[in-house]
Amino acid sequence: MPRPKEFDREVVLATAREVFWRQGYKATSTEDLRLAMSIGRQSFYDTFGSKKQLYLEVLRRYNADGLQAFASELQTTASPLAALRSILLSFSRQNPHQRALGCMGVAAICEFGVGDPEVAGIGKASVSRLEALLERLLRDAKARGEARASLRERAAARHLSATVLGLKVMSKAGATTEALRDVAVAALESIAPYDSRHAARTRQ
Amino acid sequence: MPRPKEFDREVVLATAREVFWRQGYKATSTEDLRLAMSIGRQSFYDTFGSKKQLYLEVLRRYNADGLQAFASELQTTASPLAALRSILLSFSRQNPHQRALGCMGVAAICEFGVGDPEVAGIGKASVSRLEALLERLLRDAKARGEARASLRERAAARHLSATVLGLKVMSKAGATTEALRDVAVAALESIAPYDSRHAARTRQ
DNA sequence: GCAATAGTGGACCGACTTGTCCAGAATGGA
DNA sequence: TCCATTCTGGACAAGTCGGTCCACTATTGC
Repeated sequence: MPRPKEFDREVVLATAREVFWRQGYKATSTEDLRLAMSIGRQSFYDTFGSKKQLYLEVLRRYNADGLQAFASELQTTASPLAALRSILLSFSRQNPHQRALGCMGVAAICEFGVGDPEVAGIGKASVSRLEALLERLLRDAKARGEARASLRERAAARHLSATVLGLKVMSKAGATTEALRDVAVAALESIAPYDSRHAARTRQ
Repeated sequence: MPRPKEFDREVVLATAREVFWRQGYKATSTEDLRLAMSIGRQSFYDTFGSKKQLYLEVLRRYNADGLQAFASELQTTASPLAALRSILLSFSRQNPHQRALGCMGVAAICEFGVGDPEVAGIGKASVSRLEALLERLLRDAKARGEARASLRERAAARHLSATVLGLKVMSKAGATTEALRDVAVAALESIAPYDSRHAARTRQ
C-alpha cells in the first residue's frame, strides 16, 4: 500500500561511500551527500538517521569489503605466498588516480582516533581481522616451506599488517608506483629471503 | 620604539601544535587555537596570517622535529642496527596515552591527501627524508655485517619507512604495547634474521 | 610628550552547519 | 476511491565558521 522508495539503498550507500572516501567525515556536509545520492532531505534522514549513522554504516561496509577482497585472493591463487604477493603488490598495481584516494579506514582512524568509541571499534576490529588473516596465511606458507623457518607467524603477521597500513598512507601521500612496489618486494623478501631459503634447503 | 610582543612566538606555536595534533585541522577552530594560545584575535591574525598558514608552519616544524629525533638516535647509539632498533621500538615504549595522539604528519596526509599541494609537499618531503635516513642507516649496517647480505638497501628502507607509518596508524588506533613491539621486532628480524645471519657467517 | 607598535574585547559579516518541519504532489494496494 | 506511504523543495532554527574592523589601552624609544 505504501508508495515504494524510488532509490536503491545499496546504490545510494555506494555513492555516499565515494563522497566520504574522497573527503573524509568532517569535510563532507549532508548537502554534499544528499545531492550526490540524489535523494531528498526527508528521505535522507528517514532512511539513514543522521550523517554520523550513515558514516558508520558506510565505514563498516568499506572495511568488510576490503578484507573480503584480501580473503578472496586466498582462493584464487596457487599458494599462500602467491596470495601474499598479490595482496602486497595490489597497491602498486592500482592507477595513481585511484590510489590517491587512500584508505577510508585509515582516514577514519586518523580523523577520530580512540576518542570516538564506535569508529575506534570498527578500526580495531578491522586491523585485528587483517592480522588474523595474515597469520593464517603465514602459517600455511611456513608449512609449505615457502617462508623462512625462523619466522614467527604472529609478529610477522603484525609487521605485514603495519606494512599494509603504511602502503595505504604512502598511496594517499602520492607515492610513486616504484616506491610502492619496493615496499611490497622488500616485505615479501622478509618472509622468504633468498639466502635464508638457501640456508633452509641446505639444512634439510 | 614599538611596544614589544607579550607572548613568545615559539611557545604559542608549541601550544598550537598540541591543539592541531590532538584535533586535526578541520576539527580545530580559530577560537580553540586562540584561547589555548592565550592571545587576542588581532595578535593571532597579525602574527600568523590565518588558520591555514599557522597549520602549515606547525606541520613543518612537527615533521622536522620528528626526523631530528630519529637522526639523533644515530649519534647516541653504538651501531646502525642499534639505532634502528631504538627507532622502531620507540613506539612501543611510549605510554598509551601519549601514543594515542598518533602522528600529526600522517593525519595531515589523510586529511588533505594530494589535493592540497602545500600539505602534500610537506608530507612527501618528510617521507622521502625518512627513506633517505633509513637507507643510509641500512648501508652502514650492511657494511658492518649487521644486516643480511641479500638486503637491497633502497627497497628495505622504503619498507621500513612504510613500517614506521604503519606503527603510527596502529598507535592512533589504540594498539597494545605488545602489538607495536611485535611489529618492531619482526621488522628488525627482516633486516637480520637469525638463520640468514648464520648463513652469512658460514659462507665467509 | 609623541609616534609607532602591540595589546584587548566586542561587533559584525556572509557563509555554512546539522537537523526539523511543513505543504503539496505522486504512487501504490485494498 | 481512499489511505498509507513516499516523494520534493523550501523555510526555518540555532548554531559555528573564518576573518575583518573598530575603539580603546598599554608600552616602548626618541
